[in-house]
Amino acid sequence: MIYFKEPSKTMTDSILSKLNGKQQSAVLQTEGPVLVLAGAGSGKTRILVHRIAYLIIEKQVSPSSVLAVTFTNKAAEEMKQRVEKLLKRKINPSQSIDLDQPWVGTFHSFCVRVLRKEIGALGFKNNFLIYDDYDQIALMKGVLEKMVIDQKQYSPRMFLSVISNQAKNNLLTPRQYQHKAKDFIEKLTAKVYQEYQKQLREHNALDFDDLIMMTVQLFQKYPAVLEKYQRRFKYLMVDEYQDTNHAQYLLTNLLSKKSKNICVVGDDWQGIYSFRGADIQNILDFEKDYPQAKIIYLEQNYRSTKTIVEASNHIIAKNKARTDKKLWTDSKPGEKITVQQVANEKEEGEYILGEIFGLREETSDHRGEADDEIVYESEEENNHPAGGILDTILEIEKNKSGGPEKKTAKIAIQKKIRGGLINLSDYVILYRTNAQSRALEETLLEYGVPYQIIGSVKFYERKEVKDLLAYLRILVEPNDQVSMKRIINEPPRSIGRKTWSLLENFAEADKIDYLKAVKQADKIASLPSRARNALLFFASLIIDLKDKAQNLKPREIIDLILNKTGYKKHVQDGTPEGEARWENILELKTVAKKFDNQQGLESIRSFLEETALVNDVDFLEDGKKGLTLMTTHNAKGLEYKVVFLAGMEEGLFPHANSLFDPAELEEERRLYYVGVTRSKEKVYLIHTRQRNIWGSSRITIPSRFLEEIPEELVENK
DNA sequence: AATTGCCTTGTTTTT
DNA sequence: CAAGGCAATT
Ligand SMILES: Nc1ncnc2c1ncn2[C@@H]1O[C@H](COP(=O)(O)OP(=O)(O)OP(=O)(O)O)[C@@H](O)[C@H]1O
Repeated sequence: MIYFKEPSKTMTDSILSKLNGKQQSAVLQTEGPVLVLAGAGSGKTRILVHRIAYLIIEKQVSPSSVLAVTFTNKAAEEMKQRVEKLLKRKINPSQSIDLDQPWVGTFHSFCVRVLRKEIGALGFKNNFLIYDDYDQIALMKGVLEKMVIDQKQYSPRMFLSVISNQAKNNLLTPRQYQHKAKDFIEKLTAKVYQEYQKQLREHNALDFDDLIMMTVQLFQKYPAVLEKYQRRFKYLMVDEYQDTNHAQYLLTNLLSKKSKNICVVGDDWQGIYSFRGADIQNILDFEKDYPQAKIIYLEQNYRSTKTIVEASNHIIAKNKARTDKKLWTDSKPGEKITVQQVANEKEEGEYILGEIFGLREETSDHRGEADDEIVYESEEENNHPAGGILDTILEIEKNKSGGPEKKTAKIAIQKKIRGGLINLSDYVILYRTNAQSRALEETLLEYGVPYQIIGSVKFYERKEVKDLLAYLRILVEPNDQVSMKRIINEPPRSIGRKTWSLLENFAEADKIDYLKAVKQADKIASLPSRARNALLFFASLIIDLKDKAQNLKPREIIDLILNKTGYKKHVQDGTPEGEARWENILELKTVAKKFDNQQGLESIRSFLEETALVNDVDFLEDGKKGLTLMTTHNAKGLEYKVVFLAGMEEGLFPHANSLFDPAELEEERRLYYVGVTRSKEKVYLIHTRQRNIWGSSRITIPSRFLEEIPEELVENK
């Protein structure tokens, strides 16, 4: 890093110049615990960016002693870039540039980094694999089968969620959990937990929660290791602190114990992850945990119009369990919030398109006129240049069949898209449940509007992608049972259920890894010769792949697998679905391209690491044109010009499962608050009269949340 | 072993 | 409705 002898006045000024007084004080308070507690859009994340730059430039702190924790990889990437930009501006280009970078990442990525180095102390190999959701369920199913537990009565998911929330987030080992177990279920869970951990260890794998839990255990058990990291990371910063769980809290606490330099920012109003163990109490107790803490409240919102800020204040005011903060803005009132009722989910999508393509660039006065009456009365209005599309769309609803009017609408939309008149990345559609994306997607497809859906079926959870990753995992970790089971007969090669279970017993009894077991298929008793040959053929296939992979890049290894295993042919079966799956595989190869500078098994490990911890939000590209659809949960920390909140109906938002517990209802409301505050300029709240739920159409009731915004801020349609 | 088709079950939200 | 499990086919 470049060190400056004297903090120069002008540089300090320019780092601080884009911050208000309170933000500046958070940046200047570099030593000791700092808590920034503030509402949405008040510039909390901005503080962290500037604080890192300030530490490096003005306090001459080495970048490598800075650790900043974000909620997603995308947020980490963005933060890195913004810090770098600030630094670049300050660094004299003639001076040599040190490549040292501050460490910015999620809790999980930080823990992986530590564990890759240190996990030997806990008896794991440091090339452990990371099991995702799917892998965990697959493993758990195996555990339950082995223990002869009825999976109908006790679902794998249930065990996993109890283990995650009650045991792992509270750092309880199977043994400790067993001691606390009281009733039958808990005792059973304790046994399952024990076996589950045992199998993870045998397969050299950790699940998501283990990453955090093991790191904490490591630090607690080996003070010398902890001290090493405490000395290394002298400055710790955490974004979105309200959504940390107990294990993460302990981790931050341990890391900062020596230096006491911990700066956390967050907003208890935006805590939306309690269902997975996040505890708002962490941020509320910060002052108790760190009595010397400096606490800073930011009150000015820089993101949204006055209408939006006021509306969100009213929303959150309905909650009882919350801190009493203020949030104001000096921005213009802007447009009112639109509450729109539509007939059903199909019309919901069409309404949104109508707003985006028909009216968005028109004046809002005009929109006022475009109410149903006018539209229905004058057919000729269709040729009207302004608002024509909305009219047309409403027209479709009128004469159901969807005649030439729909075509007109489609053509007009296409024209606008091609003309580059509409910047689709200014808009976002948010909803409560992923299932809602399907109907919206259909409408977007129908009108040829480019879009990206975040979440739903995540890229790395797609079957074809998981299959390929499983092949790669087998190459580097021959005892990865979950992956082995997944691809041993994919594409079909005559290795069925029976053969698999014989193989499983054999591997387990002889305590050999699965690849060895397959190789020694001729030693498996009572194995039909057809199955034996199939296994031996599979073994030679894998050995061949492994051999050839030695001097190939990850991308080439994927190609090799695709060709040698017949997977390529298997996928490209001539159907459109096959084509879509093939596209996903190409996308995977694009990701692999990043690792072109490496080769062999090691390169596979790097590649797998990249794929294990990413989140769908990480795929969001700002430049990418296309309308974005995601759950409100996924929108945390993001901002858009125009936000559509779809499905504002009782039972959906707030969700039916949250209605009877007041605490859960308040969490729903916080989610609502998050959704509304993503918007810079305009919010739409849409509710249907009828919605298909599990096949049958049901009448819906408008969400109680709609009434929580004062009338004068709303324009009712 | 693989394919087909009927049955149940269920989804809130996800690093 | 649709995914996953299970049984009855070939
Ligand atoms: N001092 C400032 N002057 C002008 N604009 C600012 C200032 N601070 C922040 N902003 C802008 O306000 C918006 C919100 O900032 P930021 O994302 O840092 O807020 P936040 O508190 O982290 O929000 P949230 O809690 O909703 O994620 C951003 O567009 C940012 O550029």
